[in-house]
Amino acid sequence: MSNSQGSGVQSVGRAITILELLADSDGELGVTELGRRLGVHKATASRLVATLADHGLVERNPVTDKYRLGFGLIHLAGSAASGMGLLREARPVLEDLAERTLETVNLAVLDGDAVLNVDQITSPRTVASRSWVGRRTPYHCTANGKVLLAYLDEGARERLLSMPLAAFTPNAITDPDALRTQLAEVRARGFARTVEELEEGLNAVAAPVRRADGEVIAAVSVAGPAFRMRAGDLPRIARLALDAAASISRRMGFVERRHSVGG
Amino acid sequence: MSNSQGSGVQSVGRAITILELLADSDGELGVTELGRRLGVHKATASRLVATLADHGLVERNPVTDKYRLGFGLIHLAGSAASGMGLLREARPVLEDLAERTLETVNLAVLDGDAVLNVDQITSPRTVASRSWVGRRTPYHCTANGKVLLAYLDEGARERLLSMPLAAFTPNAITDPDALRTQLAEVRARGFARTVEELEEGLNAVAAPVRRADGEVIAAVSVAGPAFRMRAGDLPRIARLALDAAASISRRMGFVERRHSVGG
DNA sequence: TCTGGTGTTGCGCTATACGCAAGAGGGACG
DNA sequence: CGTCCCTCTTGCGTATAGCGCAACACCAGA
Repeated sequence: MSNSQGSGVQSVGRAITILELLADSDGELGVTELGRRLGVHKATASRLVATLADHGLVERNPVTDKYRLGFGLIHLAGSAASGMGLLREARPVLEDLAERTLETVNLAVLDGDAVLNVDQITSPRTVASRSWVGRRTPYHCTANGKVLLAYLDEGARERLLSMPLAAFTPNAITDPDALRTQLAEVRARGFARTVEELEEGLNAVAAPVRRADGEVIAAVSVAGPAFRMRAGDLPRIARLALDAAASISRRMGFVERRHSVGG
Repeated sequence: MSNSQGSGVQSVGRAITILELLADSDGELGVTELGRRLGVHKATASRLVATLADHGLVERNPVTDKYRLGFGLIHLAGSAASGMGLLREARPVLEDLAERTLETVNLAVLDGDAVLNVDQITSPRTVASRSWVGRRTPYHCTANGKVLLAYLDEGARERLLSMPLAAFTPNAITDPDALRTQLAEVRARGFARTVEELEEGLNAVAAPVRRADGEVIAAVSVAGPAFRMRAGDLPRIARLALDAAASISRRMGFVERRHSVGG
């Protein structure tokens, strides 16, 4: 399999690469800069962004004449979310979970090599919360990531485990074997936990969401400050996350077998 | 219909049209159908969606082999939101407003001929709430729409007013002159209200958000059921919305004058 | 098996989008 | 006020890249 665009239309690939470049470098980029990073002439970049701007996917800053992502993407993403069964079914359950736990709730899927947060409910108790929706987080130091990794098929899991594991905090797990052990525990217990592995003072638990055929397609996490979510509290909160995840799974058409997770 | 894509790359325009088609027809579309609607051969459509799928902007349903919008769009939209100063600055203020009012709060901008909701905070008191983010709503029967319309420049406003005004409820305003009167009141009062104009039993108030140069770029609304938001309650709630909108405006660099509305 | 749908590929042709270079603004600076 | 250097845009000729065609592979139903 070819690494990049195997079959397809090159100019479309370049246009999407422009969108990704604008997304990654949180800011504005000029035509010249875009052409340089794409490896194409400035003129080509200019025509590409003109097309993107015509459709509202990018907007130009009138004062700097540089380009940034536009509102059209928000429209498309909104349609994507409402068209996606998962988000539509999950939303009310996530809100209920946030109200029960009074903590921030996230829904995530595995997208490529990272965990993609696709929806979030912030608890009223949270003071200042940035939205994590649309952000990618590493899979090995988030509760959602551990869940998604734990239920991934062997080949894909080992491929991800073979990549270097970055340490964001002293508690982060950087040894693949230690992570394998944890993932086995996740499968045995049915939920995952992180204790100050992504950010210091931040704990979380997560539970798997299954599709009709039983495959795990998403994870629901509850995250909060360590002083409110002590080690002793995690099982109780995990119970609520498991219930919520099971509820979403049921809405997605999954029927629980007899030997269910916490029965 | 030939869209006016003056300068640009045709295949990119076609690819984006595919995304819009998938967004509008909330569901899944096959390659043949896409080719038919685009006016191109099935093979061309196949190659276009293959490229889009390579980058995660669309996904294929494994069972039906049809295409739908993918998670990649959510990632891009998330970056767009965080890269956009407006959303980043507004988020904490909206959360505070939701907590004070205990109702659902929306942030909207004018995008083309409709009102585009770009962020939403649902109150814990709301039972089952769908997310309106990314959805377009008509400008004449939403509080946000009235605010955005009221502060629009004359030419653009009259252009929008010349279009037919649909009635979703008996209370909806369908007469352009009646709407002009209301818009003048909005400018005089500083906030807009809707009383069961979009949905029966749904009331809302909205206030304008200004950019550094004073231009209105967005609107903040508080919406709730009519039995909790009676006519007598609206001024009090509007006061909170005005404070929130002013707070966002200040974060956007706007400095309040004495009472200078016009510029 | 046959038929009527899908979606995916080789292949030749021509339209299409590329790179080049010139043109048009816009600041910074002497 | 002119010069320089930066930016982005736009004609133009070329050949590359993407299009339509048609053949192929696949699936469902009769």
